[in-house]
Amino acid sequence: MALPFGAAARRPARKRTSFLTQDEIVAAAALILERDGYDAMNMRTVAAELRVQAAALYRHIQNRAELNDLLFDYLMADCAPHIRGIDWREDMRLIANAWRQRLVSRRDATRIALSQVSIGPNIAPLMDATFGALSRSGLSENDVVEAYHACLIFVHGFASAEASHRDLLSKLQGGIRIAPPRPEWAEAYPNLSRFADALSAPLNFDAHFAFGLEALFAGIERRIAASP
Amino acid sequence: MALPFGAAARRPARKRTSFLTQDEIVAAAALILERDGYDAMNMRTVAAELRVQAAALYRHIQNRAELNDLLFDYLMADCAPHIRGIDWREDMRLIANAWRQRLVSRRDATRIALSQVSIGPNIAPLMDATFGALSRSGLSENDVVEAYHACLIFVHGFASAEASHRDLLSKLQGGIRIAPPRPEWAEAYPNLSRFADALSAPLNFDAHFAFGLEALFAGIERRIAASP
DNA sequence: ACCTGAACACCGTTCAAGT
DNA sequence: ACCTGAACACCGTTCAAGT
Repeated sequence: MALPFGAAARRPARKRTSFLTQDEIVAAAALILERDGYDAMNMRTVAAELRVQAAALYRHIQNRAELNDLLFDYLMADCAPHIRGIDWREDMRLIANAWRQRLVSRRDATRIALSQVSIGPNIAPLMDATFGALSRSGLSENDVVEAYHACLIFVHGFASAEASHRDLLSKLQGGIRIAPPRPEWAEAYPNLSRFADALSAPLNFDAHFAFGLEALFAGIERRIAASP
Repeated sequence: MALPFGAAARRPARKRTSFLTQDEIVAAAALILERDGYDAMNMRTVAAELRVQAAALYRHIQNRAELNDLLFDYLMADCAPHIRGIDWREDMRLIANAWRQRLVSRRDATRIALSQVSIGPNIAPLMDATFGALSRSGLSENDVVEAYHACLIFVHGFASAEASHRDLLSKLQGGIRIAPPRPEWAEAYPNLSRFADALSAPLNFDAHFAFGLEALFAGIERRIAASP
């Protein structure tokens, strides 16, 4: 008689007493994401966490894509910061930093955030705060939407780049060598060569983020000044 | 005796006379990506395109990740535009637009571009041109790297958002309804509600891209003005 | 109605065996 | 050295059958 091993040993197969719920599934997925990473999260591991067969999940969610959708919204819960509503730049900084902070701090969150379009109950307050701040800037209605997209792309794009860069750093101990040593490129690509060291140097994410964000503000202010 | 069907019918199993090469594999992968999309591209379909077994590919590439790497560089071939080297803004506009245009025009290119860090022979000239333009702007060496990252994130992030939005548009005929009709949100999230229509309206990608890019320029100029 | 058990149609990857 | 054939350890998803 073989001893139980692996997940089975840690999770004795006590029969569930209650029915499964969608919230429970999403919470289990979030737990696995945080504990074991995105690659370890799938229908079978989520189901096992709930002491249930994978097929049982399909009673409560449509498919894997919907689970990702619900999970992403779950990860952004209570992310919207308290904003004063006086200076729109101050508000935008708070929102953008909270957003980025959350995306980076929840393991592999950026790998789910990619093609997300649905607006869940936890994303809504964040969007609302952002639109509020931007519409207080003096931008026209049309420009508010453009600025929103530019900010959203920047925050998500930056967080994605930051997360994958941090991931790489943790795997490749001893620093990243972005530019591979191709000596024949030295004269063909002088500009690239000149900045090769700076590219593989450790990044100051806070400073980079602030640079991009303040740049967006500058663009917004210029647009305001240019319109009647 | 069953008739051949599907791919087998279009690609009679004539024996290959020559050996496989890495370039050939990457070209086949690019062909499948363009013809059938990213979800249809895998080791087996790439191998079948070359009238070979999937296992044979591993003599010439390490794994799927390396194929993606090589493929992405392949897709960016000859993307670097001719730049005059006089006005850095003009150059950056040319580079950024060519970059975005290429990312969007090659089917599913943005799905591969995500966690790309390796610099292939086709990416190098693009990077070189970008660093050249930015260092002519008057930015300090340190700021050039920050500006480069901000631009890269913006271009890739924008192209990703544009591609997935276009993809959604082609699937959901009749326009996108970003904000689901949740009447109870109307008073809780007034700012979100006010812009809900604008969010689901068709997007002018060129205008949005120009907005973000010019905003980055404004930020760069402000940074230049602030430094000695 | 909800879940199980078993299956299906996939994936990436490995490896002994052929040529 | 290069490729085949077959297998392994996975995936998401479906469906009849149990309760």
